Amino acid sequence: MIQLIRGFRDILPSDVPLWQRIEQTAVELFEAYGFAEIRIPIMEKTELFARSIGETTDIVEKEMYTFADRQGAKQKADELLTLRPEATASIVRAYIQHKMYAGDPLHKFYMTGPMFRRERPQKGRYRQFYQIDAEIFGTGSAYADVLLISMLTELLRRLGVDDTKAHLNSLGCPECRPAYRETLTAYIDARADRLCEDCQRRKTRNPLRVLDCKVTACREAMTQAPELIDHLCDACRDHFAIVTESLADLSVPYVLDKRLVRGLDYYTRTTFEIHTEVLGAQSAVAGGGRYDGLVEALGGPSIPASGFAIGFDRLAEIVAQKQPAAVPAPALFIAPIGEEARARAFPWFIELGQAGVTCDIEMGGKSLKAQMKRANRIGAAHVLIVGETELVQGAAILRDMNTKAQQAVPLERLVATLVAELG
RNA sequence: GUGGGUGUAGCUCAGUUGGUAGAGCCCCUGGUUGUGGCCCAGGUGGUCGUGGGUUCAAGUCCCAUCACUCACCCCA
Repeated sequence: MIQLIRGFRDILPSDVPLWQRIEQTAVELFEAYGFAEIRIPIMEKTELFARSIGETTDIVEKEMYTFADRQGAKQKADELLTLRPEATASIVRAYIQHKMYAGDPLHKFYMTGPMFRRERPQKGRYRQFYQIDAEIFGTGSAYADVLLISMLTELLRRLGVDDTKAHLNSLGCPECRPAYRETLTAYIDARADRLCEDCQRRKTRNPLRVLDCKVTACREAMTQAPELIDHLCDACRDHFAIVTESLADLSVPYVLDKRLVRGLDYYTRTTFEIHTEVLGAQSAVAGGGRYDGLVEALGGPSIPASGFAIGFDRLAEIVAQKQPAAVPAPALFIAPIGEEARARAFPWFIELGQAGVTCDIEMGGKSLKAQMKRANRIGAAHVLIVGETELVQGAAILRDMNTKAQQAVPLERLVATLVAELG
């Protein structure tokens, strides 16, 4: 028996109503704020991800599904393709490629779909996982960041999730980060011998990540480390102040998390993650931030942008714990008895469906008792019983499964009657 | 990539010192010559993850492998 790929999964019909509800809730909310859906390809040239996410990040170094477009042929760099590990790079690429910055550069996008990262599977972590993404291009305003965080909070609230926490930090900008980086590197070098193996590597390539290390020895060594947030330039400090003040005005709960450093290199200034208790180690249900340099870095004009990604799988798990999704039940089950009745009833079933009545019918030749059992099991509100007697008398029996009340429905205009009654 | 735990019926799980498989739920049939949920009776369903090994005999012991799972790591 062929099994599905490790870290991949089927989302079965019993889970789909939940996924649909989450997606509909998100779409409704995002569109209210002027976000428009964009659909991007599932693969891009590897170079796009390498350049945007960062050559030295874990995602690019060891987690991407990359392959040669043509086997055996002489390989050029641009023939290496990668299954998208995140959405932002593609959206930026599309924004630049279609010159969407011309005219009004302000655009708000959202998208949803699968992403691929080859990590060891775990609770809330899959190799094919789904994200809901939102991005704002064309404004450097701190209020754009606030809008994103507020949307996330509201989305969670609408889905009945209220015990999450927004973690907030600022990563500075090209004006202030280099100086801080030097300060930090000096601090780290002074106690490098106490750091773990990974941090030994990180300290030169990406020293900010040392702050984020979970190893106890590293945490202890870094307790007195200089904080980026204390070394911001004036512009970054003002930006961050507006973010925090505005969130407070809106009563959006947040905590400052000075150690919040994200794993993608393109972030600047505001970064945030939404955390939850119920997912074990994979506590981040959403994350994002500002990436003012990315559009330009990928060959576009200098245009600021900000965005977030929600872990759909994780969100679905949280929401499912709060309120299990209701299984949709049909309004009507048609129970014909005998060949002739079935032949007569089948067109009713087709027409009722066309008229929008959710219904089902027994297509085999089961006993009425078996049919009633099935109607009950699938939660049908009504059952239409039709056998020889009913055909002779010219009226079928409509049974209300809750009250057990039965009424005769004349075969003439039967479909119209049922549509009026149940539709 | 590293470590721990777990793999027996569709699902949740028993299986005692090795003696060639069981329960509950689900499903099907009947108890009601054409009426569901409760109850009663009967029934379908498993090469015990896979491959080797030890043994007269392996679900049970040994090795390997795969999968799931949790954690590290990373992130959504």
